[in-house]
Amino acid sequence: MTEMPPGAGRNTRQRAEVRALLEESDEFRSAQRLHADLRSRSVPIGLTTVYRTLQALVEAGEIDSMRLPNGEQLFRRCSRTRHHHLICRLCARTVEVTGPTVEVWADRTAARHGFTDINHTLEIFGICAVCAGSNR
Amino acid sequence: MTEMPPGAGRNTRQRAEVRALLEESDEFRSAQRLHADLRSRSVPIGLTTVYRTLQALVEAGEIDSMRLPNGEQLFRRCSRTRHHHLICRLCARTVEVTGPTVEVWADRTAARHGFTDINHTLEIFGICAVCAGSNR
DNA sequence: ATGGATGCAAATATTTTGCATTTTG
DNA sequence: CAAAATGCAAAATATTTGCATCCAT
Repeated sequence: MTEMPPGAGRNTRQRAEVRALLEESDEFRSAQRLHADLRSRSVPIGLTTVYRTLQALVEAGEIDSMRLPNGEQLFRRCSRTRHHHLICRLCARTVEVTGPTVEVWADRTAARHGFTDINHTLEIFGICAVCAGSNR
Repeated sequence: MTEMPPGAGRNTRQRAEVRALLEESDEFRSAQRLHADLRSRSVPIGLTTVYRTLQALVEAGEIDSMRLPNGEQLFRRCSRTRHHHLICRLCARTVEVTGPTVEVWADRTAARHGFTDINHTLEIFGICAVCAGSNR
């Protein structure tokens, strides 16, 4: 029998396609971008469904999400490698960097305050070399 | 002579009021919230101006900004005390916590990638005790 | 068959922009 | 006085929801 991944509803073509696309990379991508990519491959799917699917996947803990300074929400399959982000304040270019072990501290701190279902984010904002250059 | 804070344009009543309000607390607040607070004190200012002022202050490096998981953009005066946030995913309640020294690592990492004018944010998202309780 | 899933269009929510008017330096 | 700032209304973005139809189970 074929097992269905738990916590993300029924098995539909669209949902499978979104999952498959997310599996192809561990980069953060926006809903709009994912939708465009699917459509460009002739996968029939509406933007609404992409949003609803991503939301379901986030709630099911299958994927992570974060936001750029400009407000765009990004999604990626859960990555077990602990990397954080270096984000350019001006052009929003992001660089993934591996960081120190903040996790242990984060978990303890959260627990101490009665918080559960923890998930943390460490972002470093700055101005990238390109933007700094074109500015002077 | 009265010195004007640098990098944030001309000295207007509105800009001064926004700055003053930000100085009153180091909590993260939304543009809408700041606007409402100013209006409730009979400060004449439009929402547009609040947005434009906050944007200018962020660019001038006078204030920090971040986003909640729901997409709301929040602002606070730059705090030199290294505290981070524990934020409830459901009710958005935030608890300030003092953390480990991530700063050194953050600065080095950024520099290594050519990023300048660094500023970092460490947020822990989770579900607070209250929300966890009302959920069961 | 039947309840969840889909997708279009319309609704929200938030932030940005055009432009005439006011204010600062 | 000239340039910059303000604020209203309208525009632009991103995401969500109503609802009729479709499809997985």
